[in-house]
Amino acid sequence: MQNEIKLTRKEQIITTAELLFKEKGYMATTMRDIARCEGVEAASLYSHIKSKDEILITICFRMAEHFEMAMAEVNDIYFNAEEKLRMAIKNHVNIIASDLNASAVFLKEWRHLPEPELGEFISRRHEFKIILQQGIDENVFDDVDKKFAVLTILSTVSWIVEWYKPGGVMNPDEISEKLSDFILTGLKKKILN
Amino acid sequence: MQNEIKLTRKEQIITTAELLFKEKGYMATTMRDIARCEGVEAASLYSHIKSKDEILITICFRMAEHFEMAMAEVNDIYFNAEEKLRMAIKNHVNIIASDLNASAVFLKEWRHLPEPELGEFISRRHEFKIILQQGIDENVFDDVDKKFAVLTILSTVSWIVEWYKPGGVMNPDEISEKLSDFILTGLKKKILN
DNA sequence: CCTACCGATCGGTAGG
DNA sequence: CCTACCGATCGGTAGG
Repeated sequence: MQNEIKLTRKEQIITTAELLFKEKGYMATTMRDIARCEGVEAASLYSHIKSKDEILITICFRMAEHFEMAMAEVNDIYFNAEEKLRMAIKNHVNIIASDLNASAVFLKEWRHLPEPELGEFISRRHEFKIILQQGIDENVFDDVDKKFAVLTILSTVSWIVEWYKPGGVMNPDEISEKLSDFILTGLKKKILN
Repeated sequence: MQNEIKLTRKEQIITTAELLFKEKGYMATTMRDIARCEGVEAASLYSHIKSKDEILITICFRMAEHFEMAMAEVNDIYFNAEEKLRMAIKNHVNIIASDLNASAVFLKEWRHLPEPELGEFISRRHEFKIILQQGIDENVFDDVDKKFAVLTILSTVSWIVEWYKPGGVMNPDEISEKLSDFILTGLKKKILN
């Protein structure tokens, strides 16, 4: 079995869709837009994919798995709350930075998933937040502070897709470090007082 | 001239559109959806508004003015960097908390503005970020830190529209205070080291 | 992968 | 504010 250098046609279509869904949004992107980028007629796409929905489902659930696996790793390996928090942030930032288009679609277009996938997506997302929150739970931080810290982390990390450019002023590690410092310094201050 | 208790029909339509645009997105909301909520036929909407575009333009530019006015106030009245930062955060949070639907549309649906309004919106948004950054500029904070702080503030404040519920665990003032503390403690730590 | 095409639905108009 | 309607475009299928 030889190494595939080129993506399959289906993967090419998905990659193109990731770019267009990010740029214009899912609803504003037509199958004809995708076809034009691929250099074929819209009807030809349907030999490789079942529907427009299917593309969105594939993108969103793939990314969900990446984030869930990273979270599982954090909870398996690292022990104290600070290390867990730092590692969770770092993993999140790295996933997003290494696949900006798919991440943007995952973060911003999931609500256009059809049922029953939408329901499944929302409940997995909820489960994920609970795991993240429990992950840093050692009765070390105040409850409300911790909740707020988690929300701040998720918001900042998600926002990265809006401004991060590879080769910019900050690389992913620097972003992770700065964010960790902000959050952890903020949390610790309360303890020391 | 008596006080208007009821909104004009046009304002009712815009208010309904804010809710639907937030809930489903601009592209996924049809004029027939809006009409159904208003209890009229789609065609009837056009006696009060010119087009679907016009509704989005109204929502986005109204909110832009609110944010710009709040920012102008901060730069006119408050003097040191810390006070400015705290006030900017507080004003942002208050504007969003007091008009969640319109804020969500402003933050997430602006890219569907038609030209030339889209171009104007983007350049005003850019100008706004520069003002915010210069507002807290006193050569007190490190440049990269400050830039990151501004991005973190904007991201957290914007994210509020995703989870804030009136009457929840945190009220707007508590949110502003916690966020200010996080950011300022993070910035100060660097200075003291 | 293409040509040809379809039913549904969109934003919007005419005319009252 | 309604009925009636339109041109455009959508996601998708048939058949090769």
